[in-house]
Amino acid sequence: MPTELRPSQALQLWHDVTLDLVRDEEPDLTSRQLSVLLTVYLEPPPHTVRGLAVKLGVTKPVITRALDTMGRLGLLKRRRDESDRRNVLVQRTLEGALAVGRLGDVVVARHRDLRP
Amino acid sequence: MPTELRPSQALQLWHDVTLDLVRDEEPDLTSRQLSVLLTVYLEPPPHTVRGLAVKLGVTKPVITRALDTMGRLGLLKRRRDESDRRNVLVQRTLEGALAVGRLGDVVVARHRDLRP
DNA sequence: GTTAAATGGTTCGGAACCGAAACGAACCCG
DNA sequence: CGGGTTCGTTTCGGTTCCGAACCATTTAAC
Repeated sequence: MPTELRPSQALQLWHDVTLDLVRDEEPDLTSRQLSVLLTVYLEPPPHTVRGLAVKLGVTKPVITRALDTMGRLGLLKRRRDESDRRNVLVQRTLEGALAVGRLGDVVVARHRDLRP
Repeated sequence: MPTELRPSQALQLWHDVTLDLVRDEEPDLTSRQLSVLLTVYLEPPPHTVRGLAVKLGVTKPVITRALDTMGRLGLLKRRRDESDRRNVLVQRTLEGALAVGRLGDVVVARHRDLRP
């Protein structure tokens, strides 16, 4: 486990990474979209629209639209649940995994470079 | 200096904190707005519109609008530079400092609770 | 078989945001 | 002075996002 992070270091980390995200401009996701993306890639499936909405504390259309947008970007995709055709299962994509991986690398790098 | 963070831990941290921000709903800032806020509070003054725009790699109106929005929220305020009245100096507020502090606390807490 | 519930999507008016361009105020310098 | 420059803001047309309400499909209950 990493050693304790001081508040000033935590803020510096958040600042540095956020700045990288703004500048690099992988097309820039809202915090809600990012939250959906990371939930889908870090938590075990299945992921449904309703489940994500409850988890994030937002309304369903927010999830639907986030899936539209990120689907268009190729970051994830929808699939009908054939065992209960009301459900939509959110699935990972290669491109999405790569994008999430790049985010992880940025956080690691900025964390490593924190002033002591 | 904190010990090395593994990519999976970095992503988990980003996920956890982002989720907290989405749920808690301090009125939810765009990544650009957050980047402005943290820059103003973490980097030494003075902060001008143009300087912030260059630093973030965005256009000036983006900064103007971010200052409008966050000014309305009381997170920071503008002051005319009396020595060169073309400049606007972005200043910190108590409320903004508290909000930034809370963000730091969230990051620290989520970092502390990372799975080893 | 019919009703009720659950799920995801869509529509609606309103709000926020975007970049490019135009604008006014303030400064600079000859 | 008077042109040119710098600065922040505003305007413009267009896009995206928002929550509330409503709709269509599918499943479950009885």
